[in-house]
Amino acid sequence: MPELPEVETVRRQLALSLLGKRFATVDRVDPAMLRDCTEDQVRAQLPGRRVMSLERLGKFLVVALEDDAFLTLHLGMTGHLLIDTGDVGPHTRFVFELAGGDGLRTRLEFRDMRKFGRLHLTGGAPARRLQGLGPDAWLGGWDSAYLVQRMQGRTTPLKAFLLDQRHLAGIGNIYADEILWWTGLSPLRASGSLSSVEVARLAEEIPRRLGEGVRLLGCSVSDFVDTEGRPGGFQDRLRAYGRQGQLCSRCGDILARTVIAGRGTAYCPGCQH
DNA sequence: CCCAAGTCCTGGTTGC
DNA sequence: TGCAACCAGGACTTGG
Repeated sequence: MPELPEVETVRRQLALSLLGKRFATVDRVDPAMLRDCTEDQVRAQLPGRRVMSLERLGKFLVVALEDDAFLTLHLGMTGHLLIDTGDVGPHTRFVFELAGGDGLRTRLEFRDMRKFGRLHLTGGAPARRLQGLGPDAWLGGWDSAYLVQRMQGRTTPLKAFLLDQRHLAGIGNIYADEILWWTGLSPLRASGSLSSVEVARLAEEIPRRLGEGVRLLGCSVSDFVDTEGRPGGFQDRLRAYGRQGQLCSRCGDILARTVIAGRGTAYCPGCQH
């Protein structure tokens, strides 16, 4: 699943391939995945525009284009952004061609089996969808006191709090389970019940685990690949996610599975409290 | 049939 | 009583 580290991996690679190039042709568009625009607008307004910058907020990619236009992309659950891959498959939703100053063409393909991905084209500002997001969970700009304030009085389970993009942007199901395992906190704990010491532990562990994911070029436990189709390395470091029934590498207890916020959740009942 | 899961949406509950 | 905030759960999507 593309969460913050996977999207950051893709962002860095896209920046190398696309910065300064101009959109030339729009070869394929899936209208069902568009937001804030129509297929006609994509076909009419994208060609000719140069890529000025590529940024990320949480799991969203924001491509700033010439003349105040913005592409906002979300990879959903199974989205892939691929550079210069030859063939068009059954799950190819968008295909663009860009041209560099040297006239060489670069092909950008957006594949997405499950169609949870989104592409917004807007003028003046990135997609309004970004408005409600909390600060980026990895880049910082928030601290332990911020988490304390957001958790204050909440009965929602800790895991659900971490998944809520309005508090922090970028954490998904895999990294939520990993962060909680490393902090020794139970995903079932009421968010408002944490002591200040426990929140401080959480505030430290969030960027640490996400940073490890970025360093290892993402997690390919399901089907994530980078812009050249290569898997990441974080899946070999998993301590909790998907490991229900296996032994906890810290205390030797058997990892349990439950459902929180509609998501499968693996944790250790022996050492996560 | 159930499971995977990110985001959107709805409807019910809680508390001021 | 009114209203907003909060929270749980379903819809969407397709393949294993």
